[in-house]
Amino acid sequence: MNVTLPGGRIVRVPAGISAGELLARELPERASSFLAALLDGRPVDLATPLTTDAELAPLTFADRAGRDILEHSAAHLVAKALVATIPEARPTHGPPTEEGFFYDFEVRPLVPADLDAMRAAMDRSIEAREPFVRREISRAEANELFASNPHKLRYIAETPEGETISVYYTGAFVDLCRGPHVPDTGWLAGLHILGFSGLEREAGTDAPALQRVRGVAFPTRAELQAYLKLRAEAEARDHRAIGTKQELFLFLDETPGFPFWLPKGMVLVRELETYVREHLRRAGYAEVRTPLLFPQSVYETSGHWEMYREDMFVSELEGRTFGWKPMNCPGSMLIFRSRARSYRELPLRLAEFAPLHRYEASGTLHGLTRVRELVQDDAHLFLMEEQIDAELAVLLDWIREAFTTFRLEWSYELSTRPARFLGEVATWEKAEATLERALRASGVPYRVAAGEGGFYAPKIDIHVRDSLGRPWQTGTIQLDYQMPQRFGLQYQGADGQLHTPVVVHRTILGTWERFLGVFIEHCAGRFPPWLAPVQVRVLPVTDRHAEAARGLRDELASLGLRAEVASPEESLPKRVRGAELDRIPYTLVLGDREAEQGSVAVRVRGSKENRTMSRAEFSAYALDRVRRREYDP
RNA sequence: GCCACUGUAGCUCAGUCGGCAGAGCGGCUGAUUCGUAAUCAGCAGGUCGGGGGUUCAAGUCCCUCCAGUGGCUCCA
Repeated sequence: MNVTLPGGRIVRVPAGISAGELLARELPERASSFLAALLDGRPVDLATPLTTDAELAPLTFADRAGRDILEHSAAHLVAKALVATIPEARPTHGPPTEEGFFYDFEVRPLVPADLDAMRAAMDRSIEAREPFVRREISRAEANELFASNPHKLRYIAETPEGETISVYYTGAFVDLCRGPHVPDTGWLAGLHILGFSGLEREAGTDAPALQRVRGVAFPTRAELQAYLKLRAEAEARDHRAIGTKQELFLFLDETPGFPFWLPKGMVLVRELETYVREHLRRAGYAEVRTPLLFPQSVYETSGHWEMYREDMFVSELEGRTFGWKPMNCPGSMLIFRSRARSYRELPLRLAEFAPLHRYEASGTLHGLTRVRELVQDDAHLFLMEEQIDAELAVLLDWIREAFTTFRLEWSYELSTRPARFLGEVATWEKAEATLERALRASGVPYRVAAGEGGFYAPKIDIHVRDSLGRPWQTGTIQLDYQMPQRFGLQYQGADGQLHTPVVVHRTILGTWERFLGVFIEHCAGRFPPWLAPVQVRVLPVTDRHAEAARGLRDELASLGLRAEVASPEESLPKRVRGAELDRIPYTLVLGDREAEQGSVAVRVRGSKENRTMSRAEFSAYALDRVRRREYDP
C-alpha cells in the first residue's frame, strides 16, 4: 500500500497502520503537534486505519481545520462536564466558531456555580487524558443510544440515508458526532469557558429555551494565558471606559441609549463632520435639514410604517400620530418631489446630518455602538439609471480614503433581498447585480449575506471590528428602486418624458456614535492630532513661567490649535504623567531655559524623549500634522 | 424583548456569618516652586440604583422595578 506524504514523498506501508502511527514515524520531529490528519483532503482522527493508497498530511492547531477540531473537541468536553454536573441536561450541538466554540444545551438556566463544577470535572478529564474513541453504529443503535435526547434524535433523522452514523466516547460520555477529534482530552489543557447565556426561543415555536456555553481552546495552557492577556488588554481599550476617563461622553440611567456628548467628545464629532463635509464639497453634494418628526402618512408612503414601526418612537398630538424619523430618506424624498425636476439636475446629491431616533430593544444597547439617538453621515443620491455605476465607484473610493485615514480595517458585505421586502423580485435582482458589479469593478473582496438587505433595497455594508473582535456595521450603500416609486418621484428626461429616478441611500462612517465607539477602541483613546480634543498642553515649570505659558497657549490657539495650560500647582513629573495618561499628542514644557531662548521642550505622546524647538518650528510642525490628518503625532 | 450576572463616594473597587459605611485615585484647602509617568499634610464627599418585605437590627436575606455587563434576537 502506498501513502503519499506532504511534499509528494511516497512511502510503502502495511495496510491497517493508523494515520497517527505513520505520521509519527515519518515526521517524528513535529509529531507532537499533530492533532488529526488529512486523508485525501478529508480531516480524520489520527487513529484512523489506512486501508488503501492515499494522500496523508498532518493537521495542527496552526491549520484552520486543526483549530476547528481542537475547539470542537473542547465542546465535547464541555458537554461531558455539563452533563456530569446536571444529569438532566440535553446537549444539542457544539460547533467551532470564528473565535472559539460554543455548545447549546436544553437545561435549566445556568448559574456561575455550575461553571465551577464543570471546570473541576473538565480538569479531572484533562488530567486523565481520556481518549476520544470513535464508533460507527447503525441508525437503530443510534436512536436507542440517544432515546432520551430529542435533539440528537432529530439530527439522526436529518442524517441522509446511507451516511455513516458515528459517535465519540469521552470516558463514559458519548456524543453523536461526525468527528474528527483530537486523540485525547490531554489536548484540552488550554480550554477556557468564556461564559454562558440563554438563547432566544425561536419565534413562534414552543421549542424549549436553550443555554449556550461559550469557550476558547488552545493546545497548551501557555497559549491560553497569552490569549487571556490579550483579551484583558482589549478590555482596557473599551470605549465606555475611555469615554468616562477622558470625559468624552456620558450615559445616564434616566436616558438609556441616549448619549450625552461632553465638550471633549463634541470636538471629535465636529472634527468628523468637518472631515466628511470636505469630501461632500469635492464630490458635489448639497446639505439639507429636514424635520425630525413626520406624520404617520409620510411613513405609510415610505414603507416605514409597515416595515419599521416597531423600531420607531411615536408621539400622539391633537389626535394625530407623528413618528420620530429613524432615517433621513423621507425628508429627502419630499424635497425632490417638491417641484418639477429636470434630468439636468441629476445626479442630485442631498446630504443630511440630522439626529435620528430608533427604539432599539433595551437588551441590545451597548455603549456608543448601539444607541437610540444617532447621527449618520447620511446622503441620498437621485440618479438616472446610467449614472449609478459612476456614483458607486466614487463612493467606494471615498470609503477607501476614509478608512485608510483612520487606519481601520474594513470589509464589505453584499446584503440581498430579505424575507420581508417591498417591490418586485425582478427589480431587486437588477439592483443586486448592479451593486455586485460595482464591488467587482473596485477589486475589493466582499462576502454575500443572503437575505440581509434592508426592506426597501439591497445594500453594500461596511463592517469594522471593536477591540474584542466583535464586528459592527458602519457604512451602508443601498440601491433603492422602491422608495422613489412610492413617493412618485419623477424628472423630465432629455426625451421629454417623465422618468422615475433611482435613489442611492448611503452613509460611509455610519454614525458618529458607533464610528467613534469603534475608533476609540481602535486607537485606544490615543487620537490622531487632528481629532484630539486637546492637541497641546503647555506645562510651565514654575509659577514664574505661568504667564509665558498662557501667552504660548493663546498664540497656538490663534493658529487654530486646541491648547491648554496645566499650571504648576502640581509637580512637573506629575503633570507630565497626567498629560501622557490624558493621551495629549504634544506636551510643551516651558521653563527658564526655554524662556531665554524663546523655545519650547516638546514631548510627543508615547515618546520618552523630548526635543527643543522654537515656538514657530513647533506650531508649523503640529499644524502640518493636523492639516494632513496624520495618524500619529 | 429573552437568559444569567452586576449596581457601595465623581472614577476604580473592598466591605467576612445580618450588628458603627471603607480605601486608592480625583476634588477642595494649605505647605512645597519643582525639568519630563505620581511631593507632603488636612478636609469635604454616601438615601449602599429606586420601591416594598423579613428581622430587635439589612449594603448584606426575599420580592419588584430601573440601569448596566456578557450572550441571544435585531441592527448604523
